[in-house]
Amino acid sequence: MERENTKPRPSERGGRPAQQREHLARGRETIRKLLDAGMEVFGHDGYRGASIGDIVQRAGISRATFYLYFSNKDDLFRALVLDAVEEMTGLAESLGPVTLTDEGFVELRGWLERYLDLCAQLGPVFHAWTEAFATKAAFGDLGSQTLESFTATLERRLAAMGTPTPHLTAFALLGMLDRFSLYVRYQRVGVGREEMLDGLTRVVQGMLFGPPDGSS
Amino acid sequence: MERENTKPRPSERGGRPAQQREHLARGRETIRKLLDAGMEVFGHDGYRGASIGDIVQRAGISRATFYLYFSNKDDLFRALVLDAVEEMTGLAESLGPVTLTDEGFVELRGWLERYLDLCAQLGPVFHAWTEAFATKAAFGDLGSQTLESFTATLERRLAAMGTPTPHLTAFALLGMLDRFSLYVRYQRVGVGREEMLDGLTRVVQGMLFGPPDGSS
Amino acid sequence: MERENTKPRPSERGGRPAQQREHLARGRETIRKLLDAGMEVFGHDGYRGASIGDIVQRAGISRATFYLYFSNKDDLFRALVLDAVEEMTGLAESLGPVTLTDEGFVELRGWLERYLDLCAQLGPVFHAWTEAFATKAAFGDLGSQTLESFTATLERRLAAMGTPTPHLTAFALLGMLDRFSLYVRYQRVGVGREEMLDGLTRVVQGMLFGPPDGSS
Amino acid sequence: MERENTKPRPSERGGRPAQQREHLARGRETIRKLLDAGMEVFGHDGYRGASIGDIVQRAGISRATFYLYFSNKDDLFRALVLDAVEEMTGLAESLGPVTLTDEGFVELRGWLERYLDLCAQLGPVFHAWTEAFATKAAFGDLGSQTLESFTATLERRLAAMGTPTPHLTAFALLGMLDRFSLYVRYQRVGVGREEMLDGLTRVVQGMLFGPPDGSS
DNA sequence: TATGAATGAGTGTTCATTCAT
DNA sequence: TATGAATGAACACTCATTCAT
Repeated sequence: MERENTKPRPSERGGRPAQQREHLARGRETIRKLLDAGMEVFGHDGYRGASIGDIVQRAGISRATFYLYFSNKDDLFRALVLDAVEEMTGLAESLGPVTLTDEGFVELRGWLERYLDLCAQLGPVFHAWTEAFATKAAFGDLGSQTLESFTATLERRLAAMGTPTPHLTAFALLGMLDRFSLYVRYQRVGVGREEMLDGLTRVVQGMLFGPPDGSS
Repeated sequence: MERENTKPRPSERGGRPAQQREHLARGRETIRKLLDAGMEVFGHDGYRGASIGDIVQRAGISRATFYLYFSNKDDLFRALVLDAVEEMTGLAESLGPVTLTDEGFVELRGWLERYLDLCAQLGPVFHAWTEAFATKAAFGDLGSQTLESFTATLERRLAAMGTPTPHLTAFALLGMLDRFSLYVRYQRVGVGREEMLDGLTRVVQGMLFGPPDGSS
Repeated sequence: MERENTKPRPSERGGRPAQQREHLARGRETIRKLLDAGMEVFGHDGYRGASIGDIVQRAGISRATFYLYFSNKDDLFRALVLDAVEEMTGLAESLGPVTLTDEGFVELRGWLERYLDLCAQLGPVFHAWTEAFATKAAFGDLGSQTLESFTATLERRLAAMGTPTPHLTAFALLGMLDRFSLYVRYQRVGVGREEMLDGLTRVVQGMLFGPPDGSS
Repeated sequence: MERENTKPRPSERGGRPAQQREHLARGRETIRKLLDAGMEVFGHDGYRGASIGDIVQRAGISRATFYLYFSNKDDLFRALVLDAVEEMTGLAESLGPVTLTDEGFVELRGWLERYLDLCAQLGPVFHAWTEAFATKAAFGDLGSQTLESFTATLERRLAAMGTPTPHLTAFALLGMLDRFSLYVRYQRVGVGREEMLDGLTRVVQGMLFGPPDGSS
């Protein structure tokens, strides 16, 4: 977990939150409460649907206190997304060499499981992020960076294992998993976990290695 | 005594107010303007971000006129989504038998092209729909139905062509394409159209037919 | 999964938002201003005619501040009515034993004077209350309770002094005074105050003790 | 009943409705529908609560047609009130000489019964009228006239039968009955009809003839 | 460090009224 | 005579943000 945001993150607007300053223990505790509450509320209500009122209520602090640590809604959101991105990128890097052997299957299956688990955990933010991504120009950068950093990592891994169009496949894989985790989250798939993971692994193998040779 | 004061405020009546009635040419034209404007604005600003003010301004009509034809934002949104769903389902049904022959490749490639084109056209609504789906309980039904009807159709097609786990694969395919079209829309993929389609077709073939035998 | 999207919009929560909480001096002062302004505006424009805009303008505060202390127009109105009802009920209880002696006349006259004075003061609310009573089902309860509690008190007093049909008489008396105070308020009676009180007292005595024996 | 408004009734505002003109059978029918619908809707929702939309919907005609016959809501309302006032004044005149004999009791009781019945029928308008009376200056005149014409008639009758303060008593009686009819309408009195009329007659006798002589 | 109080700008919605047909 | 269509002005209510304490 380790979500202690002490890195300075300048706010783009006039209002400069106190977040740049060093915080005492009490302040750090408040920041943590806000990040946690933000996670829940953004996940539940989406980016635009989330209101600062809900966030501070869930965090159990006052409205005004929010502005001591974040300059506005965006600022809090960015903090959450950046944390999430970091974890996701780390996961992308952890994808070992996948082969068509049994070991490769197990390796890929394990990675997918970790991926979906992480999505289940960070999913809310990503979901809200998709919304913000398309809506606010300001988040375009954030979105691009995320996407690029993640797909670049994935692409390198895929290229290393001989996937024919690693760039494209990375996008397809990322997109598929991203959306799939959503369906899982809303329990739309209707298949048991183990069965789902087995099937999904096979599907992804197909994506990575292409179909068996046709009669052509 | 019929003295129960329950005169429902129109907004609580839920249904669309006049759209059911017969409309004359002028009225139908206004509805069309509203649907078009709604498409654009929902696509640009998302579900919550879209304001009726923006919609009517883009449609070039007055705020009040909006409520002559739709009972509220939801109502317009539903109309758009239902239209889009219909087209998408039709497309799902148009997926012919895919084989690993050259003809199969061409068939699948053509279908993917039509799919992405339709997404590019309807995409805005779907995008907003994802947001609404997760946010408003009222749209949960709409979302489920859409998803189910679409994946069911796709699943049948896949089963017919021997895909091992058609249910799961339908979800994975739908999710992948859904998200992928988004990347295309925001021009994040960075690959030429033809090249992209070729690669994507191969990836999807892999999803459908599984990887080559792992004896290598 | 706690994923039911039922976040109630504040206006559906019904209750008064903050009025229950402890308020500091400044907040209490604002509430008082709102109650005063509400009294005036409801009295002047009736229940439906009163707009929150008018109320906050007269109170000299901003629109949004209103919602810090009352959840909507109803909420403020209820608060005013409940206060008024309390005072009226207290007055009903203060009606001492009325007899046909001079002391009884004086006692009753004094009570009627206090009653009309209180009506003149609280009248605006009652007037608006009559309107709301007939219009909104939600106020039906409030109306019934008020009426019942008030007439019950009055009925007990009347029964104690030997009035033949105390229940009916209580209603008649209450209705008469209620309406009469309205005429007084709009200066329709056209008789001096003392003269009016003398005459009214005699009329009420007639209501309480019935007409003289009809042997004449 | 006889509610055929063919008397010209000039509208005070700029918009001159066609009501002045002679109407053909079809037009008179439409006017009747509007008056009936107005009666119901004003009675149900009060003056401000009544919307033209509701009225024309209940009348089964179009919004625009309304303005062919009435220049606005007030205009329709006035028409209804004037009709009602006429009937009420007629009733006031029908109050024969009341004495303390049995015949007098029966006479008064019959009159009260007719009064309450008429109130039950016209009551909705009166109720709405009270609201409008206090709210709009424009109705002040209408209110005064009504009140004066009615109380003047009543006062003459009371004076004729020896009531000591006929002016004041007329007001008190009118007010009492007005309000009482409201309680009856909302079934708040909780006493059987015959019993109620007996008691009410006695109470009114008391109002008219004053209390029995005290020991003073 | 924390917060109660206050607000301007906005959003969805309604309604009386007008006009072209 | 009748009406479908359109609208300006108003209203209730919300929310991100600021400030004095």
